[in-house]
Amino acid sequence: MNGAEQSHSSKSSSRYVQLSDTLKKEIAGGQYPVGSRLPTEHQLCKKYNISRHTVREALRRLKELGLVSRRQGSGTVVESVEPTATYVQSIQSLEDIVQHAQEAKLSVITTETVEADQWLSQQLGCQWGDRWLRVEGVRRVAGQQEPISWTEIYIHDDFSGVKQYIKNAPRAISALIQEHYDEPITEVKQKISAVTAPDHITKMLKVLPGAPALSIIRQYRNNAGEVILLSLSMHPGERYMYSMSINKVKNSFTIGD
Amino acid sequence: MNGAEQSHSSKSSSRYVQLSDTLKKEIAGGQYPVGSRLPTEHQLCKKYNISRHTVREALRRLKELGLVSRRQGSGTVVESVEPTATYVQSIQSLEDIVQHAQEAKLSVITTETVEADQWLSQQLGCQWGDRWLRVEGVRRVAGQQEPISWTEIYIHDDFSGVKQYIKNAPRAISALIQEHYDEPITEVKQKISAVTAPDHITKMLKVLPGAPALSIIRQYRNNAGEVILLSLSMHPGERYMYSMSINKVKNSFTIGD
DNA sequence: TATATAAATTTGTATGGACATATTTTTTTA
DNA sequence: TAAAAAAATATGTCCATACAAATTTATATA
Repeated sequence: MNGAEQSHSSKSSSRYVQLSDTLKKEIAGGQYPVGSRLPTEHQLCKKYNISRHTVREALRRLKELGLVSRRQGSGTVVESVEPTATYVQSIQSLEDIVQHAQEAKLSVITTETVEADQWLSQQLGCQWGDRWLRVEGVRRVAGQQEPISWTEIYIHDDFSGVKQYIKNAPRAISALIQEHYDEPITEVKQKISAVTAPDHITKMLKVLPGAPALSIIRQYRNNAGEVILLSLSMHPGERYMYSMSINKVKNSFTIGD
Repeated sequence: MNGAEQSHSSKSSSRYVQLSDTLKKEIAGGQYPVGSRLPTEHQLCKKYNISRHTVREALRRLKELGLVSRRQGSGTVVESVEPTATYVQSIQSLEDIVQHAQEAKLSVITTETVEADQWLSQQLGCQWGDRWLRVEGVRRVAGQQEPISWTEIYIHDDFSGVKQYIKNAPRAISALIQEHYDEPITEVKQKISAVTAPDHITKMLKVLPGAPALSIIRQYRNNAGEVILLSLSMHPGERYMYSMSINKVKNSFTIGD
């Protein structure tokens, strides 16, 4: 890390980059296993004969990469062996996942309370017989006759109070829950597949029997990982397209040498 | 920002947090429009009578929030009025987008150079008649007869050298390009829809005519936003499901007051 | 042996100064 | 006038120091 050591490196970067690279390699090499403590700032200062500011800058980089966590008074703990995600799909709000929800109004067909059967309890990750509010309807964009989706929504009993707000709300129901209850949704799992539109739906979607449909199943989970909302949508193939953009994170750091 | 001003705030936080909050509000309020320059570090030091270190800490926060960018010698430019994404889909590598690519080998059927016609030039965002390498094939997972997709790939002429590596490579072609050329892919756009499998594909996918298929069109773009790779896939409905997970970002910063 | 108290440790915040490096602006030169 | 050189400006890196706040460890007390 001093002048002599620095010389054997073709392009010498700043000291804090050198130190963070060194530590990164040592973490990757197993010298500091996940869960263990990194040397203290003071120790690193002494070992490499650099100022505390420089050490802190290096540790900050590791923290931003998600490799370590730091706590005042406690120390620096290794959290991960390799840097976190390189690509991300950025979403401002859940409305962006349910793309059309902003303009598309839900026309409710039925609202009822059901008990989870085998299939449903598996989808919801709940017990047999648990009670859920089931809402069925179709979504239409303003000024258009044909619906863009047939939708089936299962809402956890704790949040069934949103029932009154659902009808014709030009919103995603997940947004309603977050608004009326203090239950942040932290994860959404999505499964997309192509199916033949089931018979009982073809009429509602105004498509011919045998027409292809896009099936989207979404699980909305809270912090504890519990499913609080499940939505099943069928979109007519010719009237709907799901698009998204995924971006590489501008990583100012060199990942792996 | 000094003692007197600080007193009317119920909970006084650190100075750099106060400054970054102040600047955040000023940016949101239009005082510094997107594209304009923030005051220099020196000016902020004088204005609020704080040290440069503290100012830099505040500006670093704004940078991490994506509100500003900073360039040595130039200054601090406002990039955005509000903080960036709240939800993200994290992806370790592009292989995760093309989920199956790791296990699924591509059996190449044809390889040829084509000139972009109207439809293709629109998809690729290029000129009529531009030359692209077209690769057609099916993907199969090891130890399974039926293919999981029919795939059509258009590769920019500049990278047609990957041709030799494509055959039976158990890799995503986008990974090949990044490996053999120094062209980082920074954005992927994906369009997903349900269609009826075209006749000429049903045989290759070994599905019946009229069967539903999942159509996935992916544009791989470089830093300049140019399409360097386009892939069109058809997945048999009953044999393929696209799933993903989107997570809320644990934002360590207070957004908006 | 628990429990409260004090001390030591460790990271967080903040100041002041110095020089490096990239960029922009001004001045000089051809 | 246009290009090159110099000066001024702005952010980046680095040092030394001080005190604050949270946590852990050691000590004293019931």
